[in-house]
Amino acid sequence: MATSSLQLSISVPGSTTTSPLHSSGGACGMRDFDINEVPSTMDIGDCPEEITGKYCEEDSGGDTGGGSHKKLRLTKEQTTLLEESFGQNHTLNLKQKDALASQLGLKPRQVEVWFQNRRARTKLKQTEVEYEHLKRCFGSLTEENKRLQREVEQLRALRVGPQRMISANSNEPFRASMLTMCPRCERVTNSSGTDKGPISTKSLSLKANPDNVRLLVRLS
DNA sequence: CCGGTCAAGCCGTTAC
DNA sequence: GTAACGGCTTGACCGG
Repeated sequence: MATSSLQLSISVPGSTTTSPLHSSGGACGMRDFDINEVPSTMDIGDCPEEITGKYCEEDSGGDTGGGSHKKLRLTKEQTTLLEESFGQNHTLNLKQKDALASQLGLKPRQVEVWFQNRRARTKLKQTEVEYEHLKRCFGSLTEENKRLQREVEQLRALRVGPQRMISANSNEPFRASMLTMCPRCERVTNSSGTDKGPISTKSLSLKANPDNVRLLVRLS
């Protein structure tokens, strides 16, 4: 990127390593030296732009059009204060906004924009978390669905082949333990009496030969 | 105010 | 070591 060299060509008077903002190993937590992090004492008053002066260094490149101003980077202190305020309340009324702006040496509009962005990005993160959660749920439900589909296929195969006793009520197979063979007619019946519906015609027509009964016991 | 977007700046990686 | 590059963060703006 052609702009990277510009970052290093700007010198900020007074921004030495003794800055309290850079107490953590020379870098302020997540970034190295930030050209915008000039001492806060010169933020207001010294800056012709009325704002903090985090980008009010002389534009060495000259003003080549309307949009050539340097991007503002809030100091760590400013961000901390904004975060604290955001933690207490995600929205600000006019009074709070003005108070916070003057406390930070920012325009109220900048505080407003910061809160808007903060809200939007908080929501975005929450949405991402929610999306990941739903994705995991979808995955496990898909697996469960596949498993159940396989089970259905197996059960269908068993019905087509050696026929099983199917409850007309629930369309579920009877447990073998609930089934007994009538010694007189040699038909399998539902012995529990809990199933209110009749055994389906297809099931009733099943001749209870010993092989079928053994199969039912194994399947249950 | 929100959602979308742009653009400056920062950071990690890679090729030389 | 460093330039180039891509990805990410974040301040700002615009339209609805």
